[in-house]
Formats: sequence, structure tokens, C-alpha cells
Amino acid sequence: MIQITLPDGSVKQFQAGVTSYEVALSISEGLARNVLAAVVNGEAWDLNRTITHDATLRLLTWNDTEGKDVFWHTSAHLMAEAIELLYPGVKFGIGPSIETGFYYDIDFLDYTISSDDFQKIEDKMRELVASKHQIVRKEVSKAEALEYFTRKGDEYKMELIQDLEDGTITFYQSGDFIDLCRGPHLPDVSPIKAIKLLSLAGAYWRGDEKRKQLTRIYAITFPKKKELDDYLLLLEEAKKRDHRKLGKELELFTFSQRVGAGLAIWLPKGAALRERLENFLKKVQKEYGYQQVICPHIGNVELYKTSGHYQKYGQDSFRPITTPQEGEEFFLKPMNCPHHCEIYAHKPRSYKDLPLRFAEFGTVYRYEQSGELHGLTRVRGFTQDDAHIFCTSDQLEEEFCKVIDIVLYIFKTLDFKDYTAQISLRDPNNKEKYIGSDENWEKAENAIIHAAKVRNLNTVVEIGEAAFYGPKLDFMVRDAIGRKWQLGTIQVDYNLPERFDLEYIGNDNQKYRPVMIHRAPFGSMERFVAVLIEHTGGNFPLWLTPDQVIILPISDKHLEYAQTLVKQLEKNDIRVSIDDRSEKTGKKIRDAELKKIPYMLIVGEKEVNEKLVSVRKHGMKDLGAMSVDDFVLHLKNEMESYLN
RNA sequence: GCCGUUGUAGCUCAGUGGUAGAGCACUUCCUUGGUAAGGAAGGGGUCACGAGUUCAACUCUCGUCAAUGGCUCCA
Repeated sequence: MIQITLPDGSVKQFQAGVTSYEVALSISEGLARNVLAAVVNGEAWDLNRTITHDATLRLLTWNDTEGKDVFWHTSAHLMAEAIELLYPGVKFGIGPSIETGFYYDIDFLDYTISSDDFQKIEDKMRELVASKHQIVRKEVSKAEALEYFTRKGDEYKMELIQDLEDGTITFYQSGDFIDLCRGPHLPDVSPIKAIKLLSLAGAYWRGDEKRKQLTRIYAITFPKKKELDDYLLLLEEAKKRDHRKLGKELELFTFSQRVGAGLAIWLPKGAALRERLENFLKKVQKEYGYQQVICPHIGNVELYKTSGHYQKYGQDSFRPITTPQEGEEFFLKPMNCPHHCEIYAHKPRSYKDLPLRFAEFGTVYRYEQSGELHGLTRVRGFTQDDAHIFCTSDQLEEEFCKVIDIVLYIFKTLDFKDYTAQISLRDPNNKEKYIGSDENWEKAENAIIHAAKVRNLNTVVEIGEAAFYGPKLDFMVRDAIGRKWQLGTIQVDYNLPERFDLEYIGNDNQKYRPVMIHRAPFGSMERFVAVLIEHTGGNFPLWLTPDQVIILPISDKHLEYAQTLVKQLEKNDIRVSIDDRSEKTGKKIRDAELKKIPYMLIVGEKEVNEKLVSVRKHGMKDLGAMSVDDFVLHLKNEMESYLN
């Protein structure tokens, strides 16, 4: 008999050689029906693998992330099997599960494949599901593995096997399809009830752009059809919220070939929205002791040689600008920090001056590969809500905490409720990628980790994701429909103060080196506005939205009254316009609803006579009549509650 | 940058080797209508750009640019 310890701490006795499935069955039939795989002694296992010694066991279902992984990973095999049957001879790269679904990279040789072929592949997959064949795990030696794929002529798998240790290699077979795989897998494919192939794209073999590009097919599967339907609805909703579509429809921003790819042009409504965001942050920053500064859009090449950016990114930047006679070289500003270092350096600083916090909505320009540009989220010119804090080592953690407070305040105000913080540390095995001393790196990393703990942030730690000059803390938010975005960033930097030879005089009259914090709570205005559009679906909070109120006169006779309303509302700083077209009220309402204007004031005979306005709220129909003063109060209350 | 897809009116999109269409938007006129589309007429396109094939190219071929889905990259 062996002892199996379950997650709740209970211990059960079984015959040696019991399978995880049998354990599940002993607990309940329902669990046995839903269980997908198991974690045995911390390692993911197939359900039908026999357990021969005492072990801890966790059973995985669709409700576990790891359960979904197994489900999708098996689905990837299923898709490959279907594709091999339809396109004999194709070669397979890798086919992992991803956050939502899975993909398989395939060398289709001379076959041409397009999304028109998806139906055919899905049908074949369904056929295979119906056949319910088992998935069989088999341990093979490296030589056997190599021999199989040599015979099959799949050099991608052979390459993968070359990198594996002999004795750790397993094959999984379903039907006639055999794949190299660590596993685990479902015992058979029958739980895969809903299948959808999603998209097709090129992907380099092993992510190396010098190597062959394979065809990647993205797909997703579910145990229930309903779940697939829900997922497809979510994709549709995401499409509706796409900031590129809404940005165009709501006239917030545009792009022009003549201006250049990746260079956003802000239209009046978008510019006004952005300006309000900036003013909001400026006000917060003022309370936190920041000072606004302004720097030019270009800087002498020497500035970036001093900062180190030239050595690191010079080749990946826009080419330098040169003066015609003197031959001086300037770079378009890719970062604000070197300029801000010069602001720090312009006069001697005392420890009494610190911390110094210089803030700037600084527009920077970075060369991005043409294929990488995407709406407002990946552009070649963008404005960072940047600031640099210069402080003493002792002040570092407190300053870091204050920045976290600003970020959290912004998230709260803009209704981002679900966020995590990613702490990016350097890769200790790859130190040559980074600049700066070990001692400074350790100090900085500890300060971040501790600050995050003090502020009780929900954190994940990523090794090797640090910037080349220091560790950082990035905020990831989930929007209203559950997608993840990276927004604000806070970065500690011991490097630039060194390179710019920044110093302050301590109370002992000795010179010391300040520490620098880079931070951008929004990240960039472009990116943040994009995320805000998708988060709100274009229904911005009242205080931010470009048009707050539109007055809809029933007929021309009520225009005059409408104009007096405009004056009253504008006196209260409310952004208001009149729809004075000779259209029917229904039409005016429809248009205002489509423009997502929060409040419509319908005024006709009754309102003129009684000095009232009939209020209709976007998406909420008629709210009834009230006096103008009451309406103004109503708006102010709504804006107040957002800002407190 | 690489691979795939796409590019027709301000927007959304039909369309064909024989000289260009719809709906919305816009202009004018009629209509003055009470909570999601009143009616009529009209203007508007070098069919992304440049070459080539052809008697003839928006359509076919090649190239360029841009957008887009991925990959690689991201201070």
C-alpha cells in the first residue's frame, strides 16, 4: 500500500500502481468525469500513469490554469494529427498551449494554406474526437527518438531532440500520429468538444529571424460549446472596443501616410482628452512635490554618448540630424532622462535639496520596425508622462513608495480595478547585458522588492526582464473585458547619475552620488489613451470625455432657449453643444447616442415654458425633466465622485 | 526588418479585362417633427502609388508605400 496526500492534507491508502484517475474516481464520479491531468509530487502527470510510491497528488480540471494547459496542449496534438492526415509529409515545429488556446508551427512545404482551409481542418479534428482513440505515452531513448524522426524526415523535431537529455524523452501517440512531447496529455481526445481555428501567421523557427519561417496556426478549444461561443463573443466585443476603430469614429486621432507611419496626429477632441489627463496628473504631481521642466526634442550626440544610450541603441535609432555648416550631430530625443540629468547638474546640489523631482510630458522618438507599428500602442513618436526623481539612497524606498501611491491613485480614479505589479530583475547568469556594479544592482532590487511589499502589491517577479541600467517595477492592468495591458513603470537607476557624474554635498560637506528613479504612471499618453478607450469602450468618465452634453431642440422654435442653456452650462465649465440641424428628435438622439455623448438635453415647448431641461443619459433613456441648476449639480456630483 | 492578408467616395463595403456602384456622411430644397434613422435632389473617386502585359487595366504581372494578423525587437 502507498499513501497519497491530497491538497487538503488528507491522506489516502492505495495499492501501489494506482493511477491518478483511479484516485479521482475514489473521491467522486463527478471529479473523475472532469479531471484532465494530475500533479504528482509537483510534476504534471498523465492521469493513467501509475503511481508506485507515496506521493502528493493534485488533480487538475478545466478550472485550473494547468488543467487548461493540458487540455490545449492535447488539442495542439489533435490539430497536428488532423493536419498530417490532410497534408501528408508536412513537418512540425512546436505546438504549445498559450494563455488563451494553443498554436502549432508547421512547415507546410509546397502546400498553400489559408484561413479558408480552417473548416476542413476543424472537421477532421472533430472526426478524430469522435473516434475517441487513446493517447499513449511512451518513453524512448534519444537514439530511438532520433531514428523515428530521421525516418519521418522531420528535421525540426530532430533538432529539438538533439537538445534533450537521453532518458528524459517521451513520445505521445494518438492514432497514427506520434509527437515528441514532455506531456502530460488527456487520456483521450473526447473531452475536446468545441474547436475553433483562429488565425494564421508566419513564425520563425525557434524565434530566430535568420531561420526558416514556419506557418503558425492559432486555435482554441473548449470542453463545452457554450464556452467557445462566449469566447467568440468576447473577441467580437474586443473588436468593437478596438481603439483604432473608436479613435476614428470618435474623432480622437488619426494617421496620415504623408505625416508618416507610426506618427499619431491628435484631432481636437483627442487632444482635449489628452490634455485633461495631463492636467490631472500635473495636479497630482504638484501635490507630491514635482516640478515641471521643459526640454527640446533633439539633443547633441554627446549627450547620448554620456548617457550610454548611443552605444546601446545608436544603431536602432533614427539617423542623426546634422547641421549643414558645423557638421554637429543631433539625435531625436529617445529618452528624457539625459536632459533631466543636465537639469540636475546645472548647479551644485545640497542634501537639503533632495529629493528633486523633475517632471515633463516629454515627446520622444524611437525607431520601430515597420511591421511592429500598431495603432497608438506602438508608435514612433510618443509622449511620456515622465519624471525623474533624484534622491539619496536613504530616501529611495520612500520615494519609490510615493510613486506607487501616484500610480494606484490614477488606477483608482480611472477605474482600473484589476492590476498586478511585475518586478523585473536582472538575469544573474547574464550580467554582461547590464551596466552598473553588483552592489548597486542589489541595493536597487532590494529597494523595489521591499517597497512593493510595503505597499502590499500583488507582484510577480521576472528574472532577466530588467532594463540594462536598472531593475524596474511595471504595472499590468486588466481592462473591462479581461485583457492585460502594461501601463505605468517605475525604474531605479544607479547608472545615469554615475555617467553624468551627478553629486550632492552631504551634511558632512562630502560629495555623494544621488540615486535616480525614472517613472511614468501612464507610460505614454498614446498608449494610455489607447488602453483607456478599450477599457471604457469609448464611454469615458464625464470629467474626461470630449463632449459632455448636447442640447437637442425639438424644433427651430426652441433654438433660442437652447442657446441660453449653452451659456449657462459653459459658465459652469461644462462642454456643451447644440444639434441645430432640422432633423427629427429621434434622429438627433440616435446620432448623439452613437457619438457616446454622456448627456442629451431635449428641449421643446414644455421645457421652454417651465424653464426646464429633459435629461437623457447615454445608454439609459429618459431620466425626466429638471431645472438647469439641478442638472449642473448632478454633473458636478458625478465628476466629484470620480475625482475623490 | 521577415512571412501572410488587404488597399475602390469622408466612413463601411459591393463590383467587373471594355472607362465605377450602394448605404451612411456632406450640400441644397421640402419638412418643425417629443426620446435610436422624415422625404427629395445634388456634389464627391487618377479604383494607394509607379512600371509592365494588352487594342483596352480598377481588374492580370512586378515593384514601392501604407494598413493589418503574427514573428523578431522594444531605452
